[in-house]
Amino acid sequence: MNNSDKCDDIMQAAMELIAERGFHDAPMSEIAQKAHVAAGTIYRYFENKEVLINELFQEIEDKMMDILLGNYPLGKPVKEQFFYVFGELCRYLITHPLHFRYMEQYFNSPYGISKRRDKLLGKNINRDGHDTLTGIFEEGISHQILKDLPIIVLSSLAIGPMLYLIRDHTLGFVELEESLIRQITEACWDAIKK
Amino acid sequence: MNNSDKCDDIMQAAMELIAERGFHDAPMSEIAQKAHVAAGTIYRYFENKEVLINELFQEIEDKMMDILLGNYPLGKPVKEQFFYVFGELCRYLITHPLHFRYMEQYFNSPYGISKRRDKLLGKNINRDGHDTLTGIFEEGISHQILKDLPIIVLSSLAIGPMLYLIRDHTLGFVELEESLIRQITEACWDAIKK
Amino acid sequence: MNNSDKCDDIMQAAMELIAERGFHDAPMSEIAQKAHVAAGTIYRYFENKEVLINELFQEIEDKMMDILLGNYPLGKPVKEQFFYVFGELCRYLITHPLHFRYMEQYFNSPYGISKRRDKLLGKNINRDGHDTLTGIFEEGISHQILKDLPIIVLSSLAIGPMLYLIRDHTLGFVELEESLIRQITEACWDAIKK
Amino acid sequence: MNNSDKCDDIMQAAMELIAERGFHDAPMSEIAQKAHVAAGTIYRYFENKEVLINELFQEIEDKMMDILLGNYPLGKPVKEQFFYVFGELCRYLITHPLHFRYMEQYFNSPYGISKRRDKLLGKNINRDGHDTLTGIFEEGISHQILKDLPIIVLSSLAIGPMLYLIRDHTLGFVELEESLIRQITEACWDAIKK
DNA sequence: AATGAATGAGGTTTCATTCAT
DNA sequence: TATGAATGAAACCTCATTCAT
Repeated sequence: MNNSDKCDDIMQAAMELIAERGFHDAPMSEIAQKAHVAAGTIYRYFENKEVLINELFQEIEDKMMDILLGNYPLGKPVKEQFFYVFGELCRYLITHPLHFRYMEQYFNSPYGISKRRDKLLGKNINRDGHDTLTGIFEEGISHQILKDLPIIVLSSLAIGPMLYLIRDHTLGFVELEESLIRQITEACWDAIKK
Repeated sequence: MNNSDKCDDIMQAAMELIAERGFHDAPMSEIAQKAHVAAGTIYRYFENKEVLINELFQEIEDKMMDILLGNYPLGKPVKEQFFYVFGELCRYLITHPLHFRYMEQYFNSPYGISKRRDKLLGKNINRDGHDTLTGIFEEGISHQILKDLPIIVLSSLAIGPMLYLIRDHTLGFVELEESLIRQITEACWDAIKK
Repeated sequence: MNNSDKCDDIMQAAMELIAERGFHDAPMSEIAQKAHVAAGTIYRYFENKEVLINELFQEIEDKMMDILLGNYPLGKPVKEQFFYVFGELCRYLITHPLHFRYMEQYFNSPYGISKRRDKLLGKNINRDGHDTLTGIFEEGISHQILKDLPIIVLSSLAIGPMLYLIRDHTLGFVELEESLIRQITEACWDAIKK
Repeated sequence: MNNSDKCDDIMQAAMELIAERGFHDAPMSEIAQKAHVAAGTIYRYFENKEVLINELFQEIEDKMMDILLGNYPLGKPVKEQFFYVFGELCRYLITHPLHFRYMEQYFNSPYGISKRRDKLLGKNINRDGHDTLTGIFEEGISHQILKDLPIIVLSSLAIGPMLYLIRDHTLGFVELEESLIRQITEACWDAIKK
C-alpha cells in the first residue's frame, strides 16, 4: 500500500511533467522531486524511463477504455453506437487534458511509434469481447449505412477532426461545449455515412 | 555552388534525421556526420539548432505554398477550390513524406508552438493575394453551401482526417492512391457541406 | 562530512587552478579531475562555473574579514588602526598566496566587475559594526591627521603599493619579511598623513 | 604600404577589442571583421594569437617610452625627474585609456607573466642610454634623498597608487584633473622620500 | 525498501587555425 | 597576397542511471 502510493505518486508526477513539457524536458530527477521521492526510488518501480513512459500510456489507455466501455450501447443501431463512442471520448479528453496532452506527446515520439491511433481505437477497444469502433464500422459497411472505405479511413474521418479540435480547445482556440460537440459528431457522421 | 551544396546537405541531413527520430534524437554532431561536414560548419550557416529547425520549417512551408498556389482555381466554385486544395496538399505530402514527418514533429514541439496547423492552413495560404482555406470556408458559409460552424471546426473536419491518413500511409497501413484520395475528399466535403 | 569533503575538494581545486592559470584556462573538467570528482559532480554543489567562482570569492573574503576584524583596535588612534589593518592584510595575503592570486584574477575579470578593490576594502569591512578603512580615513581627515584628498585616493595610496609588492613577493622578486612590511607601512603612512 | 596598413588595422582592431572585452572574449574572427580583413589574413602578419598579443604589448610600450623619454629632464634633481616621469606616465595613460586597459589585461594574464610592471618601469626604460626610474631611485638613495628601501619597493610606492587610480578614473570613480594629479604626485613623493 | 550523491557519456556551441582558391 | 569556408578539439552543462549507505 505504501508501495503503491509511491508508485502512484511517481506516475502522477511523471504524467504531469511530461504532459506539460514533453518527454525531453521531464528529467527523472524532477519527476522524483515532484513525487516527493528519491531519484533512485523510481527505479524500484520502473526499470527505466522508457518503461515508465509506456506504463503511463497503458494506464491512461485503460482508464479511457473503462469509461468508454462502461455504458456501451451494445446491440443498439450503428449510429447510436458511433455517437456514444464519439461523445464519450470527446468528453473524456476534454475533462482529462493531461491525459490528452500525454497521449499526444506519446504518439508523436519514438515511444509510441508502434501504437498508433488506429491500433488504440481499432484493436484494443474490443477488450472484454465488447464491440469496437472497428466493429461499428464493419457492421455499418455491411448494412450499407457507412461508405465502403477501408476501416482505417473511416476511423480517420470519424476521429481525426475531434483530436485536432481538442488540441485547439486545450489551447483556448475553441470552446467545445455540448452543442458544438453534437454538431461535430453529426458532421463526422456525415463524413462516414453513405 | 559549393556554399549552396554544404548548406543544402546540412538541411537535407537535418530534415531526414529529425523526421525520422525527432528533434531530441537528432544531435548536431550526427547531422554534421550525415551531411559530410564538420560539426562546427553547421554554425556557419545556422546560428544555432533552433534557427536551423525553423529555417527547415520555413523552407518546407514555402515549397508547399508554391505548389498549392501554382494552379489555384481562383474564382471557381467553393467546392472546386476545396477539392483542389485538399488534393494538392494530399499529393504533396504523400510525395514528400519527409516533409510531412518533419512538419508533424515541428507542430508537436515547442518550436512550432506559435504556428499551429490552423495558422499554416488558414492565414498563411493567402500569400500573394490568393484565396485561403479560411476564405473558402467563409465564402461557403455565406453562400449557405457549408455548415455554419466556426472556421476552426470546419478546418479540422476538412484537414484532420487527411493528416492522420497520410501518417498511416507513410507507415504503410494504407495505400493512398488517386481513387482513394478522391473518395476521402468527397467524405470530407460531406462533413463540411450543408 | 563526505559532502563537505567533496565540496571542499572542488573549491580547493578550482581555487588552485584559477589562481595559477586564470579563469579561462581552468576548465571545469580539469577542476573535476584535480578534485578527484566527476565533471557532473561539480554541478551538484555549484549551479554553474560563475557561481563557483563567486562563492570562491565570497569564501576568501569572509576568511580575510574574520582575521582583519578579529583583534581590531577599536577606539585606538587613527595611526594605530591603519598600521593594524595594513599589517594584517599584508600578512594574510602573504601567508595565503593562492587567495591573493585568486583575488587578483577575480578583480581583473568580468566576474568581479562590481566588487572593486575599494568596495572590498572600504564598504565591506564594516561588518559587525566595526570601523573601516573608509572610517579610518574619514576620521583622519577630520582630525587633520591625513591629507584632505578623496577617500578613493587615500585608499589607493595606502593599499596600492602593498598589492603590487605582494605580487612581486609571490613571484619571488622581493622577500617581504616583518621589518620590511613595517617600513612599507611607514612609507604608506607618509603618503597619506598630512 | 598596403601591407603595413592592413597590419595596423589588425593591431588597432585587436587592441580595441581586447582592451574592451579581454583576451578570451576577443576572437580572431571578430578582430578580422573589425579590421576589415579576412580571418586568414591575420596569420600572414602574426604567427598566431599569442604573437599578436605580444607585439601589441610591445608597440604600446614603445609608444609610452617615446613620450616618457622625449623631454626627460636629464641631469635635473631627483625630485624633478620623479615628478616628470610620474606626471607624464599618468597623463599618457589617462589620454590613452585603451592602452591602459590593454596593459592591465596583459599583465593580468598568462601572456604578461614574464614582463611585470617592475621590468617595464625598471629595466626597459633605460633604452637609448637614458636614465630610468631605477636610476632615479638609485641616485636618490645614494644622495640620502629617498628612503633606503629595495628599488622594487620604492617603485611600488611610487607607481602603485597611480595605476589603481587610473583604473578608478576610467571607471568614473574619480576625476583625475591636473591639480589632483599634482597632489597625488606629492603624496607618492612623500612615500618614498626620506 | 529507500535514499540521493556520484557518475560520465553525450549534447550544443565556440574559436584558433588551415588551406584551396 | 588575400580570402573565408571549413575544421575539430575543447568548453560548459544535463541527466539517466547506479550504488553505498
